[in-house]
Parts: sequence; C-alpha cells; structure tokens
Amino acid sequence: MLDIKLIREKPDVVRERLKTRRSAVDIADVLALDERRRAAITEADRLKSERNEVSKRIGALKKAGEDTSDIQRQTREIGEQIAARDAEIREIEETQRRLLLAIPNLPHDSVPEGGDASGNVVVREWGAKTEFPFAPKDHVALGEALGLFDFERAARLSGAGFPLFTGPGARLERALIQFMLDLHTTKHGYVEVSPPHLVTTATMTGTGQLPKMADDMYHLPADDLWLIPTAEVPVTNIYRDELIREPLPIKRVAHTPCFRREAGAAGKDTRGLIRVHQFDKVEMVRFVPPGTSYDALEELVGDAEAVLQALGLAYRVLLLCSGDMSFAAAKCYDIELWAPGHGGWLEVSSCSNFEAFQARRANIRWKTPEGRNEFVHTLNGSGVALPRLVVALLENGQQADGSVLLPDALRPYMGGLDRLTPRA
RNA sequence: GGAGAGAUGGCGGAGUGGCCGAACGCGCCGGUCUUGAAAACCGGAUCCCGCGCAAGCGGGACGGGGGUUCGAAUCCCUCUCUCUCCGCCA
Repeated sequence: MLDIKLIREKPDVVRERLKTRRSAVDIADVLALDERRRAAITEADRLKSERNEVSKRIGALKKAGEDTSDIQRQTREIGEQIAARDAEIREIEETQRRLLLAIPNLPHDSVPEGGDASGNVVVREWGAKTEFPFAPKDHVALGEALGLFDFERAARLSGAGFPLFTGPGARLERALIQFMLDLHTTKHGYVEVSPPHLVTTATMTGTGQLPKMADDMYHLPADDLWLIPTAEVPVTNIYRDELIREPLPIKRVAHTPCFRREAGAAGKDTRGLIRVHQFDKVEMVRFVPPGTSYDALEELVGDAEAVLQALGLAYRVLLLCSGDMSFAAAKCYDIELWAPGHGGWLEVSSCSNFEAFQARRANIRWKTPEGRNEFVHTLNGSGVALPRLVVALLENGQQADGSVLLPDALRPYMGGLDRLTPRA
C-alpha cells in the first residue's frame, strides 16, 4: 500500500512511476476521495468538540441540581449529525482503502523501465554451462530411470501437477532442505522458523497476495483459510500489527510447502517438475531499517547465490524491469539456473525489496533510535525453490552411464552417497 | 465439542457512568547528589487522525465491531483471542 500522504503531496511523481509498471490504475479517484475524507473529518471533529463542551456543562449543571432536559435534547441532535458524518467517513475510508490496496508499489530509481520480461537485465552470470559429450537427457527421463519420482501415480492422488517423490528422490528433497537451512542459519545469520501453512484472509492481505491473487491460491471456504503460496506470507506477517521492540535487522528463514493454482498458466510447462501446484521452498525474510533496505537486498541475493555456488550450479542474476516485477516489489532480482536437458534457464529464486509497501498494509513498525515509530522495510527471497533445483542438479550432474553425480556439499546429507544410479 | 474466567500503557495491576489518557508499583529517559556507580530525591515520558508556515488547537483510541446515553474503560449485544476444568484425539 502506498502512503496516501505521498500520493497527496506528489501526485505527478506517483503517476509517472506507476506508468512504468504498465499499471492501469488511476490515482484521481483516490485523491478526490482523500479531499472529501478530510473535509468530513474536520466537520465531524468540530461537532464532537461542541458536544464534549456541552456534555461537560450538563455534568456541572446536574451536580448543581438544575434541570438539563432542554439542553440534552439539543445535544442529542448534535449526536445525530456526528453519527451521520462518522458513517460517511467510514464509507469513504473503506472505499479509499480498497483503491489503495489495488495500487502496486512504485519501482525504485535503479529499476530499468520495460513492459515485459524482455526488458529484464542480466546483471551477472556465475559458473560455466555444463558441456556433454552426449545428448543430455531431461530431468523427467533421468528421474524416472533413477526412481526419484512417479508422476503417473501422483496424478492418481491429486491430479496433474502434484509430484510424488520416491526413495532417493524423497531423500534428495530432504537433503536439499536441510543443506539450505543449515547454510542460512550458520553462515548467513538467519533464525529458522516453521510457520503455519494455512493462513487467514487478513494475513494474505498483509503481504499483498489478496485481494489481487485470489484466483491463484487454494482457499478452504469452510474455515475461510488459504494455503500459503510461499513462506513469505506467514513469516512476514509474524510481526503484523506490531511495534517491533527487538533490534533490527530481523532475519528469518523457513522451509514450507507452497501451493499455487497456476490458474493463468494452464498448458504451460506441464511436464515434470518445472511448474507444479505444490512444491517445497526455503525462504528468507528480512525486516530492516528503511535506510538499509537496498544494501540488504544485495546481501539477500548473495545469500541465495551462495546456495547455488556451494552446489556448483551455473546461474545468472536478472534485474527485473518495471513491467515484470510483482505487485508489491520496489526492486527485484531473479536467479535462474541453467538446465541443459530443458535447454533453458529456470527461475529458482526471486529476491525483492518491498520497502514499506507490505509494512504499511500489515502495520509493522519499529522504534527508530530517535524514538519515532516508523514502518520497517521488508524483503524476501527464495533460498531456493526445490523442484527446479532438483531439475538443474539432475540435468547438470548426469553422466554417460545414466548416473547423476551429486555435489560434494550435499553428500553429508545423503548419507555419504556421491551419485544416484539407475535402478537395475 | 461442553462449562467457566479473563483481555486496561513496555510489564504488573487499580479503576463499575462525567473530576480517567487512565491511580500505584516495576522498568525507561533527563536532572540533583557522587571521583565514578548505586541508593535517595526531583522531573519527564503513549499512539493515530484533522486543521495550521509554526507555536499550537481540536478529535479519536482501555482486545475488534456495534448499541444505550447529553456523556462509556465502566452498562448491553456480538466477534476474536487467552487461561482453567471436562470430553475427544495425532
């Protein structure tokens, strides 16, 4: 949510920057509403001040034993006017909040302008794409030969898009989760949390998934709860409606399943693990003082990259352009892994600075050293998403004999196993 | 699921219709004293909104929402959450 004061004071700047997001929203309505709202508040406050004064007088008169029924009748009328004004204010504020919730965040100055993914900028690449003396297989062929997953039987359970990991595949998932959590907690200073996977509508609104993304999420109407599409939602909302007293920055890391309906992506990447309705992810979340959030974003990207470097996987980092960023982000980097079997780059991480956008929605504040209460800046980044990491691991590690070499860093988590070998 | 109790400032805890943004204690900040510290004493401290260049003025907030009343922390309704007991249960 944008600050209404910013919209009021610098409407042209806001318009300008919103335009770069391909956002169709118009702030004229919000501004008109804001005008009406303030006028109504001024009037209501004046009436209340009047009523307070008269009420005080009634108290004094009664104490003196005088009759006050006349003056009371008059005051009742003031009360009715106040009630009407308050109702008007409430209605205006509701509408205004609804409009504000639909306005995306403003892109940071350093974000390139662009309409779609073609405007994204590669800021760096790490590692060399794996070369093969044979035609590399894709992860589906490899995984089935190695007995890592079973898509056919999985479909029997939940339909398409819900993977069933089996044997060494299930262990690989567990090993990767463990490895990533250990790395972030011991090397990068995050505190591990394990949050609920079902959350309320208020929680989904706090981070910006609702109201806009309702169709992309799983909803349980009987309890009005939502399955989380990312750990960002519960972890960021841990501090909702709070004045944080502990020192910033706060750094949290969580492993959770993520549930996505992928409503708009029907027919895309339907094969294998690349686009699924349920997957596991390790997610990093930071709450930081506003002045430090862009440094924190660079660090956060580095934390995600450290995972891939430790696993020896080639990747590139993209700076997303204004038109390709998610709704709540002010600046966002994507990290993509090279997948030779797939023959392309796969997004495994998205690291964003939301500035105060989420904090304002979710009402998360801190006390500055000067003692002022101020909205924090929130950030989050995948560190990283599992299925596509598995894809890259398999496709890059494959050998001529059909086995897959595991990175050294992972072996302790695989009971010393250094490679996955095909079933007899 | 059933029965009961409760929710007040950073914490504890008073307050049952006007004198309450809220006693008192702890903690916090500033000062006096001290070589320094502690103790003691004195003083100060909530947040949100509106108006105003500002000093300031006004309004609102005692879990959330609604109601009664000239006036609500206080009375009524409702929701949420917490605690205790019973039942069920991974």
